[in-house]
Amino acid sequence: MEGHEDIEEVLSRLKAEDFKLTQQRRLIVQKLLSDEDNHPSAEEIYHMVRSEDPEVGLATVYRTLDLLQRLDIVHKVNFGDGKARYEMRGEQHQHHHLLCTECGLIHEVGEDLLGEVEEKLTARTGFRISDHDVKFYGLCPDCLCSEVQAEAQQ
Amino acid sequence: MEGHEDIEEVLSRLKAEDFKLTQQRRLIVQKLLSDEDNHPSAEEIYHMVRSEDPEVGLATVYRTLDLLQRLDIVHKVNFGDGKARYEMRGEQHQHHHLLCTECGLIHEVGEDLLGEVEEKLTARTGFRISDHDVKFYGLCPDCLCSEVQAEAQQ
DNA sequence: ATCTCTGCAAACCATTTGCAACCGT
DNA sequence: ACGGTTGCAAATGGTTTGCAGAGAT
Repeated sequence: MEGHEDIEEVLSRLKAEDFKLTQQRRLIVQKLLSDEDNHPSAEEIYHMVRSEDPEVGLATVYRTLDLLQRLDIVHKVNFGDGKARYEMRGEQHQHHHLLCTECGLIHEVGEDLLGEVEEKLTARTGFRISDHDVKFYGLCPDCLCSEVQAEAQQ
Repeated sequence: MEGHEDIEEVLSRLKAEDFKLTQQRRLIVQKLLSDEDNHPSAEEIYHMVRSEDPEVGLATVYRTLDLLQRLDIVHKVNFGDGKARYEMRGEQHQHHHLLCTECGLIHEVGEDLLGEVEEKLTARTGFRISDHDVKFYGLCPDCLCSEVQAEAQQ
């Protein structure tokens, strides 16, 4: 979707913080980077990794994701379907998610449009806002189109 | 925090949809209304209800919350602490939550400030947006103050 | 009297944890 | 060789479900 850091950069960050560069961690980062637009869950990452090394355990995937998250390399998102999903943090720190309630499509909006809103909130509440978590729900263009057609047929 | 519908109004909505008005449902709605500012979890509602009728089961609380949610009477929110929380849907349909990352305070902002952002997103993506889920994270005024004092002491 | 609703306990499912073996440094 | 890291299996914790009995209409 946009230019990402490559594997080596991520791995060198791990090394810099004195974490070991295991094959498992390498694989997990690699799969995470290659499947970035899909917002994979831990289980899905586990399967992707397993297709290359069937010895890797699910617990390791969870532990690695947790580590990457603490290092701000990975972002954990919750779309309300009962499992967490993970995405690399790109250079753009914030982006928004649009979820289609019909087909489940997840559309990303690269820009952060909430700066103004946060300023208003700071002025109004005295909070020092440092982060936000935003999801928009609605119909994607395709499903919207199908709905209009269905209405016309009645 | 703001004028809510009273119990009778909610219960008559249930009756209108042909659901039975049981003592358990009465109690759950009542506790939900009386504890509106606290964003109780299912377990917390369960305890509140149990203080009045120790026979009520946790499953009933979950089933009732699910029902109320389907009828748009209750809104389920996820603050990322592993359990869902519930609040009555007031007349104002949307509001935002500000979460203090230090003390856990949850501050509500009654107004919906996202209309403009949604318009931009619609224009940009073609989605027909119908709802959103927004949380802001930061320091509440009190914790911000404590932090400033701590810095001064160094 | 009917049929929904309830309580209980067991099932579920994502995630976490204890522990002995393993492997990157 | 040391100590972080792993795989396994068991534990956890919130939520759901099957079922027989209870209660609202």
